[in-house]
Amino acid sequence: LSAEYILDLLEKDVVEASLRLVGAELVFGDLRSIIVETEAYRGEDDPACHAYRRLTERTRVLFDKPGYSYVYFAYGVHWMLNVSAHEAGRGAGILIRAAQPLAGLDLMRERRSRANGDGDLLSGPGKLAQAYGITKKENGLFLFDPAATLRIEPSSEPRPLVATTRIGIAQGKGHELEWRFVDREKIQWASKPWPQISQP
DNA sequence: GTCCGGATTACCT
DNA sequence: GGTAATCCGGACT
Repeated sequence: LSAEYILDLLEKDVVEASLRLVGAELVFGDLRSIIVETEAYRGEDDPACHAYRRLTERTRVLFDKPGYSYVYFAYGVHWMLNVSAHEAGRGAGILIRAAQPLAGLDLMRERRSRANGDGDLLSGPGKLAQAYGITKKENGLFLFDPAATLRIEPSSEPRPLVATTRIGIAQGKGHELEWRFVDREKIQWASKPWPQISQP
């Protein structure tokens, strides 16, 4: 899975690109991890996507070229890292939800002082951004340049996956779409326990 | 100008 | 399982 292949998928089909980003490595300076969980947000027919409505200042990156970082602030507390998808003029994105830490664990532990063990360092989109020190400064950067400080290095092989509904999506906003992808062999690093027990 | 609610997390019972 | 924390973009008056 070359960067060219991933970029091609990002341009054509955000859902396909989302599942192929599982297994890729997320690098920021000396920090490195393996992405184990993503979610796809497809603009025009997906009410949960920030690009579902018209272009605004916040969502500018989503409507531009594929392969760029889209970082936004939620709940007054957390930053979220996404990858822009679809060609300029159409908006879509992929939320990076969880990863398995590989390098720079000491800094991650320092930033995530409340983490309950290393399995809790990157097991959620807010946690991941906190551990990586990602904020609005990291918005709008091209992620597939091998020389970039913040970058994604595609996986050599596709990973075995589980698809589920996305987390935190309200009824009527595409909550039934199974566009969350988790590495079947790395459930322990993901943002929620698996399998999820549905409530009666 | 004001108001609302969010692609969450952590801590409480 | 309930909810406070805490900010900003977007919608609307």
